[in-house]
Amino acid sequence: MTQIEKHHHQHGERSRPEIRGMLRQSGLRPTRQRIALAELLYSKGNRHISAEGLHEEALTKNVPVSLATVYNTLHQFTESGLLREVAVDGSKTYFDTNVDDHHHFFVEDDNEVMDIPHGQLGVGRVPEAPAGYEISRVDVVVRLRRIKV
Amino acid sequence: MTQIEKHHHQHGERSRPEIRGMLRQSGLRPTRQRIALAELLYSKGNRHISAEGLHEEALTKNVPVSLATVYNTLHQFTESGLLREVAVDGSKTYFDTNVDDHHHFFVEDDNEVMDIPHGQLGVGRVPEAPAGYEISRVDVVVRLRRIKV
DNA sequence: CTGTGTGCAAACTCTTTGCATAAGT
DNA sequence: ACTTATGCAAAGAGTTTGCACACAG
Repeated sequence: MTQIEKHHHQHGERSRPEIRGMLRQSGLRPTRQRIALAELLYSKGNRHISAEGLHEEALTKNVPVSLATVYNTLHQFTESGLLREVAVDGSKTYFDTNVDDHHHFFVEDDNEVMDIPHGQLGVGRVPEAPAGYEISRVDVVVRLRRIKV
Repeated sequence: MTQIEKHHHQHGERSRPEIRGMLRQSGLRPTRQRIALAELLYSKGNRHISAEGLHEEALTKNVPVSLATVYNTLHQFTESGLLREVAVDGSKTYFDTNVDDHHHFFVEDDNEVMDIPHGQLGVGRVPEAPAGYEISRVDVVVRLRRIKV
């Protein structure tokens, strides 16, 4: 059994063996493609990326994966809690490498997602869920517009 | 004057002449289709509807409009401030007949959008916009899950 | 009449799927 | 070997576009 360096700083660089362990712990076979994609995802701090974006990036860096595999992988990672899906505007789905409780800025002009620094936003009072429902999550999106000069 | 009156008995809050005026004020020619769609939209209190939903509803009520026209109309209404686009999850776009400041519940199980009763939610502290940006809107989505029995 | 709106079908974008092949353990 | 993952291309959902015809002013 590989001993996993239990020292992952929340974000930032993760070594290849760390990634293999992360995948194993999530019940995902550490295949070439998954490892490569995980490296792209987790080697740059927090990222908010779409499937197409990640696919392009992979091809650019000579990691030949198919778009279908990118989609599969992103969804598997999401199910395993390694990623979180971010619902902002636009038709694209974004995946966030930061799975902690936090909220987002969304730049309307160029469909970009950014984290809101922790502590800068307080969701005041959360309403009661209607009967028969429970709250699964509260998402806040602060939409931004570029100031025209 | 056109005389193609279908049977419409909407228990509406806005009468047909009101709707015509509303469209005119927004710079939209009150055509048959726009009037009919506006009647569907505004005669039942607040609604959260997708283009496909509205199209189906129109056909059901013998208002023959094409899907393309429904999309055009929804977007024109949105630009004119008559509707508001709601960004929740899912791939569909929802349009909200309530353009006041308010937030939403989103039922994950069946992709349904509901208003959060006014006053039940307080957005605590809103973060500062990053330099060069201004806040255009803050959207809060409280995601709900049906409680399994 | 003049210009805008509409309908239709085809195009487009993003995402999912089916199935044969490749790779992990 | 046995099983799961991948790649490809095709299909699917939602949305948009281009152009001829219809309608409002």
